[in-house]
Amino acid sequence: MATPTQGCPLTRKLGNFTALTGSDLAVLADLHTRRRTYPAGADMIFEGQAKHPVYILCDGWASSYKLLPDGTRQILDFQIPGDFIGLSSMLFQTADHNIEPVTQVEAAEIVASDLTDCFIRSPQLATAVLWAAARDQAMVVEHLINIGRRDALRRTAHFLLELGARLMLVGLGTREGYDCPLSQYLLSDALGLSAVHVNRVLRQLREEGLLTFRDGRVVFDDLDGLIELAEFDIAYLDHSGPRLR
Amino acid sequence: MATPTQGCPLTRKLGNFTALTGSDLAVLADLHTRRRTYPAGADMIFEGQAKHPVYILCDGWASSYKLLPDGTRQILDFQIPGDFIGLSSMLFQTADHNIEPVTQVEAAEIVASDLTDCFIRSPQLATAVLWAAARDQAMVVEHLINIGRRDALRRTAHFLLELGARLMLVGLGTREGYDCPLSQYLLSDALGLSAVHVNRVLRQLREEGLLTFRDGRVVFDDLDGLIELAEFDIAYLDHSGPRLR
DNA sequence: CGCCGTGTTGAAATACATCAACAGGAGTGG
DNA sequence: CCACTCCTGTTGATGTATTTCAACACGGCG
Repeated sequence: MATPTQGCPLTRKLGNFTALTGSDLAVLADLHTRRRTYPAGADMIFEGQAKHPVYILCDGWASSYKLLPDGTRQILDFQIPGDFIGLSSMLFQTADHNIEPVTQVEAAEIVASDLTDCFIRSPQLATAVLWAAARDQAMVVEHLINIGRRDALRRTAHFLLELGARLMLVGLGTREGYDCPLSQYLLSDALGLSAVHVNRVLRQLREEGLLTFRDGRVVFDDLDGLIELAEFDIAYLDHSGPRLR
Repeated sequence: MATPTQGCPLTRKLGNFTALTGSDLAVLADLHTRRRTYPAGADMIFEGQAKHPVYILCDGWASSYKLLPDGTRQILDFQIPGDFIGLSSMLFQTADHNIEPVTQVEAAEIVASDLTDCFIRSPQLATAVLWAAARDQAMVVEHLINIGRRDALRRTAHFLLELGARLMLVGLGTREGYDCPLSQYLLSDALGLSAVHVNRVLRQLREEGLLTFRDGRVVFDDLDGLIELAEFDIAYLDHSGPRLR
């Protein structure tokens, strides 16, 4: 049997946690049929939108964010290949935040009936989807802690470490570093800082020999030192994965 | 048919959004059989705990929080009567945060089999439970935005308004105010501020004639002014409730 | 009575934001 | 090809929000 999604980031991610059967792979492949490309900057889902689809992000980065009346925004999280998009707002009638591609994005659109189908064909994959939703929530919680209780230096280090850990799971990062298409402005909106201060913090991290973020690439100059500084604990990302069977 | 949970806050909360049938009420009543009392200060659920139960909070307040290695803590949210406790960590094998009663608490313990039972007997209530979980998540998101993008004054006002809106749904608050057992220390851990600064902010809110928090009671001196200051929008709390049928 | 938790206030220190200016590259239109 | 703008990154100077340290008041409770 062909395994056309073998190279797909979602398959790869789930493969880290569990052995996927041929049947699971087939269902996953079916979820990837409606593939489309979305340009950077144009919202894929916007706050208040009713009955939006769910996407599996295959290539590129996206951001989920909310706008405040005064024009500032808070980025809740970035989505990387292998992540679901719009999953958390499935239970509401309407989306409660916006999704905007950071780069050009390739994503598989999943309509509600596909998902129902998937759940019937493979309850194990249904569990995996719920696990992904729970993991997303755990990340939002960690961002809350990050912003609420860590200073700018630790906060930035923690965030970039988290992204690294997530990217490693889909083969897009190593202990050395990863390609990162985020501008300092995007980073500042995610970290609750000003862009200017993010710049200074990145300089400090660089000058202390911990991390270099330059020309679209994050390099871990001293991964252990960074982990210690940020008090980074991957437990909230891990949770030993979904119990598929 | 007797409706023994008529006075129960959860029933009251759901009743705001939908008409509950006698059968729904019976299932809800069954969920409330294993009632217990928990003292303030002793964790009901702790981070890393496996297979913990889910509770329905009937009386008193609780807090969900995470501790950082340096001893500081971030409170994610407070639970008030009618809220579920430990629902979000159901999908993980282990809890990803702690739950500690703020006051003495009366709660109904729900073991996994009860919940399965409930879902089978009333898929509508299952939907309501999932809706409650989604609503919890929306509140965490709002707290993230609150901490990330609002200054201390707006942040505090927003948080106290949110609590008021939630308490009104279960009959524990009015447009005038509500009883609030939180100390300024607890508030500071939820808002990501120092306790001293919370004290100053509360004074400022009082001196500007907006809100008075004193002797365990929050009084809205100028509700409209407060809502305007905090840019408070109850949409994320509302979402027109679970679509039960 | 002494102790502890909570609230309150002042003064000093610090982290971060804001304002302002400039540099470089990428696109765009002449 | 150049001039131009826009976006991003960078740095300095200054302002402000918030923290920290310290002290004291008050009530409950041993």
